[in-house]
Amino acid sequence: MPIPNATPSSPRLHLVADDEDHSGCRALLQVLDRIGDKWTVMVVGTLARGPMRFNAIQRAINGISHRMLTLTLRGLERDGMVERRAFATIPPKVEYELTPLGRSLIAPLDTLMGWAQENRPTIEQAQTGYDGRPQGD
Amino acid sequence: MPIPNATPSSPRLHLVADDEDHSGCRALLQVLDRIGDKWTVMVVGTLARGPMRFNAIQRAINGISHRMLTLTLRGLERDGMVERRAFATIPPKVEYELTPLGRSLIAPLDTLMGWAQENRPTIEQAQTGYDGRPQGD
DNA sequence: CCGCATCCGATATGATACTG
DNA sequence: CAGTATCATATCGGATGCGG
Repeated sequence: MPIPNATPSSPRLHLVADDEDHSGCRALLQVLDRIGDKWTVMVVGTLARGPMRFNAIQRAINGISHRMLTLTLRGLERDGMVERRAFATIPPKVEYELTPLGRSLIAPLDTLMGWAQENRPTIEQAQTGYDGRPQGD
Repeated sequence: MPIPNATPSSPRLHLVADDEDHSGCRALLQVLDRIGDKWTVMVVGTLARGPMRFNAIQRAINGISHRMLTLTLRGLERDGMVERRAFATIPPKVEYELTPLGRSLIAPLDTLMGWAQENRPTIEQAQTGYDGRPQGD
């Protein structure tokens, strides 16, 4: 076991380490399966400001359908990232809120977003070069 | 300012910050569109060990089809994350290697993987609880 | 207001075979 | 060995309508 201290924030490169099987990679894929869809990140980002009602979330995201918001929230709720509180009033009122687990996801997501913002120009430049490149080159 | 905790290692929580439009969120979604598919992360993780030939990658990943590996590598190449070097020998030999841009993605990906590994038990526990919960509870 | 079911098109993935 | 094309299928996401 070549890992002396199990500090959570230790900067080991799990993705590259070959001391273990691809268990870390599989864990990453599990998470990407969750947040890699079209709306989950947007919903998490919206709920990061605080509890919000269903229609408020839908208005905030603008483009998400009624159905997909329901499904996305269900998935997040199932994973323990979002808590749902329904009030049996007329009309009904349902509030959604990020759990501590859900909030803890924001930091790593933000790290990825920092990378995305920094490298977007480079990526788009590479894409343009690739698309404009003739076959024989 | 309803945001209590700002992680020391990240100057700003872009995902939550409301001073700008959702431009950061969009950048994040762009990246997730790329790496959020079924194989990209696995390919990046495999190439992280060094340059590798097409069939070597396919054998390393085990489960990926010929076609999907081709498409995944094409996408990564287009984004400037992978460089492709073809040798016109018989039989042909093609090597793929992570570019500096591709390697720079490993760190944020690793951050996310750390989160995934730490919280996988919590998530699975939440899923079990959710699935076993009767409607009336 | 919120949730669910149904239908339907778009897209992602996989199997297979052919080419250089 | 590496790449491409074609076909089949599964899943995703959107529109819509009904129910509580």
